[in-house]
Amino acid sequence: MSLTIYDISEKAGVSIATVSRVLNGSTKVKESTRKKIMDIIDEYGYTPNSSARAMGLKSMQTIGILCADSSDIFLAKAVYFLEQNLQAAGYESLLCCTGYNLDARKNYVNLILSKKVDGLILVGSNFIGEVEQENQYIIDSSAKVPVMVLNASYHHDNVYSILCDDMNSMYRAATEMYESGIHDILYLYNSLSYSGRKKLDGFRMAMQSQHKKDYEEFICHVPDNITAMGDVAEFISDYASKGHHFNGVITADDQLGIAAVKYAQNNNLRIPEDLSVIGYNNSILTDCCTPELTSIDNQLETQSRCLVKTLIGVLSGQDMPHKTVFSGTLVKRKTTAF
Amino acid sequence: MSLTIYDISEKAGVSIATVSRVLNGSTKVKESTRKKIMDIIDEYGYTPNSSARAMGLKSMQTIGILCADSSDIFLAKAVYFLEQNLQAAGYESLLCCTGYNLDARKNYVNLILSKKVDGLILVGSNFIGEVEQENQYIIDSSAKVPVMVLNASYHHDNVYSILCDDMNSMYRAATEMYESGIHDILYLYNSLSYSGRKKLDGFRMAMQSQHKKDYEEFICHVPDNITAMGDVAEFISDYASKGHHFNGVITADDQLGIAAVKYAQNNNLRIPEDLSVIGYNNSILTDCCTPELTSIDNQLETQSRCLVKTLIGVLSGQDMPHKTVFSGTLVKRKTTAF
DNA sequence: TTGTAAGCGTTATCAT
DNA sequence: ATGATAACGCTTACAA
Repeated sequence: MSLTIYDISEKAGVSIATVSRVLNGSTKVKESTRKKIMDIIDEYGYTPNSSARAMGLKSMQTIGILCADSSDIFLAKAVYFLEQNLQAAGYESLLCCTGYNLDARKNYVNLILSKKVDGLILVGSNFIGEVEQENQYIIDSSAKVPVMVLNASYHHDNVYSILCDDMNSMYRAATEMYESGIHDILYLYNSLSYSGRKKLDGFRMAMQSQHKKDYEEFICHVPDNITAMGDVAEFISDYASKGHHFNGVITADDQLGIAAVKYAQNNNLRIPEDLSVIGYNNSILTDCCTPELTSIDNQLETQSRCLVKTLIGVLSGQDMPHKTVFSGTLVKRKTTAF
Repeated sequence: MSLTIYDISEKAGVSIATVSRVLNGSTKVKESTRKKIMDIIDEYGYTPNSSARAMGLKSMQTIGILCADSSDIFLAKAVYFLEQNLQAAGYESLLCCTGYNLDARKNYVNLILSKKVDGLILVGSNFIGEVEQENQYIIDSSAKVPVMVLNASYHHDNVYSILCDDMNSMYRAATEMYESGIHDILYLYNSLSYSGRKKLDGFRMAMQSQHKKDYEEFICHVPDNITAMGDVAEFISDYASKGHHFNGVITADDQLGIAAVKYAQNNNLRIPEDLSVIGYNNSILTDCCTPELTSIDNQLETQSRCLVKTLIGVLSGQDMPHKTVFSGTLVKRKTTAF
């Protein structure tokens, strides 16, 4: 059995209260006794029992991280950055992959809240439903602990949102492509999560302000059951062969972007001469295809750092901004010429 | 403040002991009182405080997952599968990204052990050092909780290893490529972790049993500072221009494999006519390049499921195998013709 | 500056 | 079948 605070207090010839004080950095402890106790702690390798500690402090120093699928290339990155920052701030991370089913999430959230986490981080905009009722679980959670939303926005007391301005980022990218002379831009997406909707809005706005008339015909939804990039490429070929002509493609994520590159290769289109492509997320995938994919970077690392900083602030009782928005940037590679 | 077992017992007009019994599924409780208590629990939405619970049970029903970098495409997948299986078994996952520095890990391990996790999972073979002394922290940990090692093997009491036979998988892949008539095979690697060493051994063995004389000249280490795939491709070009000739490449991971594909494209080599390529891990990256990358699948999902099953067995006091080895399989795509 | 003792919310061992 | 009550290991007023 591992040592307790009683063992240490006994060896040091003091009471457990004094040991507790040095453990918690209380100033009201004589330097000599502090040193004596620390030496004993080091010598015997004592570490406090965190469950017991949690009961007293009413905190496990643990944050619950919820994400749909931590193996998703985008979410994995976010989880990593969050964990690193939380670690640095003295918090542990309880990871919970909920899947994409909104119903299942309520159970997961309850489960994780019962673990007495000090806060909840929802990673990815798929946690925010369009219908208000779908978001009730967020409201419920926020009654117990601060809820942080990464890459989406939800307005409520004790809920804090950190995100990238996807609409604006997409608007600028689409505008830049259009103004470079590419006027027939296909927009490909497969999810209408919070950020998915924002990106689409940004594309629409860009086309509208360019007075492009028939842009709605250039917005194409890739069915959920088509996931492999090769299959998406074929899907695009089909789409093109049905009379849709385009000389640019902008996609809601990098995987779709790579599919577009594959489409071009399959159909002997030169990139970027015949077809320009812009992806989204600026993930490692952008480097895998040839030519390398131009992509919009949504500043995930910056977002994550800010999120943790905000959370720590909230937990320590400070007033923190309820919504923090960063700007995305277009990272130009070889699939665009402008 | 949330409800306690006292609140429930009061509302139900029973003692807390009885409430605790229905909570823990004791059979010794009258059906009518069980129902009454359950109804009240549901009505008021009570969930037991897990810290308090942990003190009694001496278990947080939590497993610590340690990995170097959960955003690594391979490790992320493993973490995801592990979390899913642990969840299904009623355990939570405390994630901890340690980085690749062996020294820093000891601290992380102590930290996570103090959280009273019921077990430790080390994800990735980079946790096993070549020097015995580097692995002392594993021995220390195993004195407190069972330690599971994914994708590497370490023999010690209370340590359980689940892995893929990387040596044999590599041996068979290299043999198959050689026997298809490709005799000058470049082996590319950048890490000599436990599994990295095994893969290299497998390659060597294959070449030896084919009586290939100068195979050591075809083993090439990619320096750590060259990470971007385009840069690795250039590195390979340099290497080739220094008089090394090869018509096949086998790499220790998919990223290097993609770099090899890029090398071929940069040098107008046809794949697979002029150059065959095999990667390792069978990750999503295999699908990103054109042509799609043939790769060795190390059965990560199977490994993860087995690991959790073994861990749960150990925790429930069963005798479980200390080492479980799966076989990898070659997934043929477009970068090979055999 | 230090010690005493009352919580914190459970589980588990006794009795009844 | 149920109820008292002692752990569990820590924090934190309150006393000294």
